[in-house]
Amino acid sequence: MDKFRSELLSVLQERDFIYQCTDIEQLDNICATQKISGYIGFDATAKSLQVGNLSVIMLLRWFQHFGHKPIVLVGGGTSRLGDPSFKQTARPLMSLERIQENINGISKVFAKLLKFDHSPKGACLVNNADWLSDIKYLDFLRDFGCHFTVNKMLSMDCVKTRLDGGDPLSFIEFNYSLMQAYDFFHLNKEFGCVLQMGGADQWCNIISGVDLTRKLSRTPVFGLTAPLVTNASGMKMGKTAAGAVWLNEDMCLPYDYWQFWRNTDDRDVICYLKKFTELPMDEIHKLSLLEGREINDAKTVLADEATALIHGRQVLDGIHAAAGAVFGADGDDATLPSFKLNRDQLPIALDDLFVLSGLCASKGDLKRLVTGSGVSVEGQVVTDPKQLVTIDKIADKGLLLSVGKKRHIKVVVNEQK
RNA sequence: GGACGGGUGGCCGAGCGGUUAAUGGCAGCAGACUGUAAAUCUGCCGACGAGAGUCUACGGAGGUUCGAAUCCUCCCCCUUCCA
Repeated sequence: MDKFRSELLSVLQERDFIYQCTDIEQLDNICATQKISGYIGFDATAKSLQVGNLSVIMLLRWFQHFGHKPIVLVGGGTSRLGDPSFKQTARPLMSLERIQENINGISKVFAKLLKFDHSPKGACLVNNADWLSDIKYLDFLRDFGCHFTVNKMLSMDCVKTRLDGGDPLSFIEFNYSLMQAYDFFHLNKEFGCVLQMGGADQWCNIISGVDLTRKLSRTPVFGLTAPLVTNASGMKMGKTAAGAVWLNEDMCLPYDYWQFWRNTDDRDVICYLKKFTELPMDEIHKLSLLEGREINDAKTVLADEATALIHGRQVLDGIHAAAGAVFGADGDDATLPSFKLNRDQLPIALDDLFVLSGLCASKGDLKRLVTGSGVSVEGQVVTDPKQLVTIDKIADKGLLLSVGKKRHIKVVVNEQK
């Protein structure tokens, strides 16, 4: 399918958001002629979503942009089942409070990226705990269980890989797709939702939902998946040394968030510009012509746009200044992540300071880094980790601690103690 | 319920009584080179400690032994096969 009638699918195709669809032609026709409502489900397993979730969030954003109604489903119900994959110790199931806390954290990101209101295209956020919690097992089996055959479930890719040689598959996991299928049916009934979107890994769950809803509601409904975004080295994107790159500000500072995008592999820049920014395609095309070190300009654009989307454009000046101070010749490093030290903690040995600030895990860690010339203070390579830092060194300008070329923290003295 | 094979550091995976904090590989971190890129090369890579060193660790609990990831007993979990 190369030409779409609907603006939505045209844009999605242009930006490589389309991986699989249950019936792309009919979906295209419907999107071209009417406004529909569609949803994506998210787990409530952490207090924030991460960069890995961002591409499907952008999908919802485009969906709303073209006048359709996005529904965000958080899996408050399905998360209650916990992570069923068998680790050494069975992980305790998450408490209801914890899940609610996670949902609150997650909603903050959506509030920035989607418009929530009561207009026809206003987004809404639903929690599947609201309808899954009260399900009676017997009723569920009788009303819905008959629509699933084990034969079919066993033949699904995601199940099959687990059965032959992979990790064991618990009955809980095996039931996830039933729960998700029921979600779709429920949203179709309550909100007239006709489309479920998601990452490519959700395909089998999505088609279960499409099947079930078609059977029971006798209305055409669709499933659409976006390719999983990997980086050029084939890894899942969004993982760094520190773990996942979070979208919530309190879990990942805007400066670090910007740096994450700025450090994108050359080969991924254009792909990311398409997926994680809303820059017009002709501008992206211009950027794609850059070569050699000029690609860095494209990375800056990517970092700016991606950061502006969730942290606001006003943070960019400070970030640019800080990046200039650290990587370039000039700039003001006031926006760098900082660490406050009480006046009575001074003087302090460098190793203690690095550990306190969180740049190093331990003094041993710092010592090893120093041996490899990986530590510097105000740009000077450190050779003696026991050196004392006195108040006049920090003074009013602070002290810049660095590990490697990219991790920096500004130490300042906390005046009111 | 029975039989067989398994459970080793973030992951994969060797080791099968002492030189084992445990070979390799991946991932990660730092250095060199660069463009805050990739590739490549070098170093680091359980925790704590300035250091000598101390502690913790090969599914769990006991035991044998001067000494156990390695042998024995019981328990838990997983794969495959049989019921």
